Amino acid sequence: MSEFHSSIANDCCDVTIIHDDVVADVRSKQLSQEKGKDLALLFQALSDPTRIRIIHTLIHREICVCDLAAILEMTQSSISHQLKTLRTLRLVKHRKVGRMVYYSIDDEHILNLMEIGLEHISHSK
Amino acid sequence: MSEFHSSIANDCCDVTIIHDDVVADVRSKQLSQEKGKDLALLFQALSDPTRIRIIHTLIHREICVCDLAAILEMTQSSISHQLKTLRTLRLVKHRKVGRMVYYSIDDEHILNLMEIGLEHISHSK
DNA sequence: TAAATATATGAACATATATTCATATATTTA
DNA sequence: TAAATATATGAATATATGTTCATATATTTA
Repeated sequence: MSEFHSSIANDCCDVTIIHDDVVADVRSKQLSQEKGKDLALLFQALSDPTRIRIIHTLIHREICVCDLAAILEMTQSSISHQLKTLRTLRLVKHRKVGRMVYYSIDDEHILNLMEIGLEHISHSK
Repeated sequence: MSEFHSSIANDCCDVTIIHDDVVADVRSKQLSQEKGKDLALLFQALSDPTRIRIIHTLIHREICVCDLAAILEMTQSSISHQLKTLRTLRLVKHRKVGRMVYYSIDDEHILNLMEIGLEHISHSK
């Protein structure tokens, strides 16, 4: 890694590059903008306490909307809105039985994310 | 699991409980409000494309602020603000060398989260 | 068929947040 | 010591988002 300041100005903004070799190397391994957005969207789905509690609750079993609202002590409307977000991002799936709708976790990755996240917050309090 | 509608009104809101046994059971295993908030905060740190790209870049090696800005083609100010967010939530750590500051991933959990997240988005496109 | 009921959803509002701009701070170099 | 420079940060602004309220939709039951 070069220790010299190369002072090469970037052509798109006012940034000064300190280590050209590092910048060139890392740039070639860059995450595409699209994947960055998709990944951010996934984590964004988990970035709200209500949605986290919904998902954590669904880990135990599939649950209908109105039981979820009771468990979380929130309005049915609010839960429905959040479920729509989670559904859109494929974190939960639903099964309709009569006029009731049962929700459950869509994907084992979500379970892993929750587990690791819980580990992280208990280790870094 | 009872199939009968018990119509027990919750005392705090307008919610109707459909399956009391399910509600009672799951309620006892509930994530605390505090842990829900902490977990949401962790994922919130990963919920922005810029922060995702910063973290993904830092996976390769420690990098100084100004190289990061060049790599991501964003202003130094914007990168600094986002690094502060990531620092506050203990996702990255920093090391000062002269007037430069090198950032790196703070915790292996973050690597795991990124890996699993990337798996998820490639499987659920 | 009418009433009841489980869920979904649009609009509105309040709050949160990402970037920009200007500038402060800290360190090095001339 | 003065100038240059790497980073940090407060304020402002535009945009995104969570909840509420009202209401629509779909299904069951009387």
